[in-house]
Amino acid sequence: MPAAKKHSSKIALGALHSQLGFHLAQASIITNHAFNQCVGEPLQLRKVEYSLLMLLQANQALSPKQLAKSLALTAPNLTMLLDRLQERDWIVRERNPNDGRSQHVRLTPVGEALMREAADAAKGMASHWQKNLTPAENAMLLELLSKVYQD
Amino acid sequence: MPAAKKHSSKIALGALHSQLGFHLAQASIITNHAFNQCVGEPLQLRKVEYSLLMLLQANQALSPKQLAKSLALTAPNLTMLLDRLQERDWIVRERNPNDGRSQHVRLTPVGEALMREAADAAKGMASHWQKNLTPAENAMLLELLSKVYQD
DNA sequence: TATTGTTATACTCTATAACTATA
DNA sequence: TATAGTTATAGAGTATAACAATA
Repeated sequence: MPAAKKHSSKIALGALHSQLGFHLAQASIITNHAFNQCVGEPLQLRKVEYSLLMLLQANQALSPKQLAKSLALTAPNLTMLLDRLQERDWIVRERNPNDGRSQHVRLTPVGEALMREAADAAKGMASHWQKNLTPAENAMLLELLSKVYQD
Repeated sequence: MPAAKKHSSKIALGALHSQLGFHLAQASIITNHAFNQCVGEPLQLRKVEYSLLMLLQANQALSPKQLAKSLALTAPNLTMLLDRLQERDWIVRERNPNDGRSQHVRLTPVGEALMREAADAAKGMASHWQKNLTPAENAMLLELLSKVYQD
């Protein structure tokens, strides 16, 4: 039998223990804190702004429609988000020559430089949780998570 | 070599591919949708309200201080949340006889009945993602996630 | 008529500061 | 003086409806 618990502040999780959404929310507390400390605060970037710019970096150009779907944002909120990024000279919106209704959103050279900085800063995030996870466990976790939302 | 990609709407993730926070956010889109459909909408419960009530169910009584820490809420926001739950007769706030500053928050009988309903409704959530995960993978995922935020 | 993107606006969530009471 | 909880309030995030331009 284990030793008597010493005035522990631990509380029971009950049925939450087997619920994926709860564990995702708890783990997100850690990753959000790591993001804000390593990237968000130093570069004055919100998480969703960082993700959006990373997607542009990886895809050259995307339409607001594609971005809204990938990031689960409504169209009006994405418009405001793009406005702010454009004011900071990180993106440009070009008209799609093949379909005047849609746009190509691209990183500017300044935006590309920012993302190189951000990618470097992001390397520090993993230290916030990798003391608890081996590299193999970390890789497994990423793979299992992507299965949750695949399709 | 794979066949030519057919007008796919897939976009590249770039460096996001290796970032835990991004995958957590994407997976949360699925679990949040499942929660709202199975529990949130039918029972008119927000996710944080559900988690709070589940913690009370598993622990008999907790102080607002403990709840705020467990759910990463600020004290004023928790006060408003408890006010709303109290208005619906799901919780009561009792004065701690050993320390007049703190409280014991408990489920009412009505709240306990609600949580039995909620626990039943919550069983439907897993079908939203378990088509992609075997039971063993699901168990592994929960264990790896809890390692991220342990300590 | 359907689609892309924008504007206007309201609602919710979250955070900070100042306050009360108990210790 | 420190802690638990509350009140008041402002900011940020998110959603819906109505609109403009293009197909």
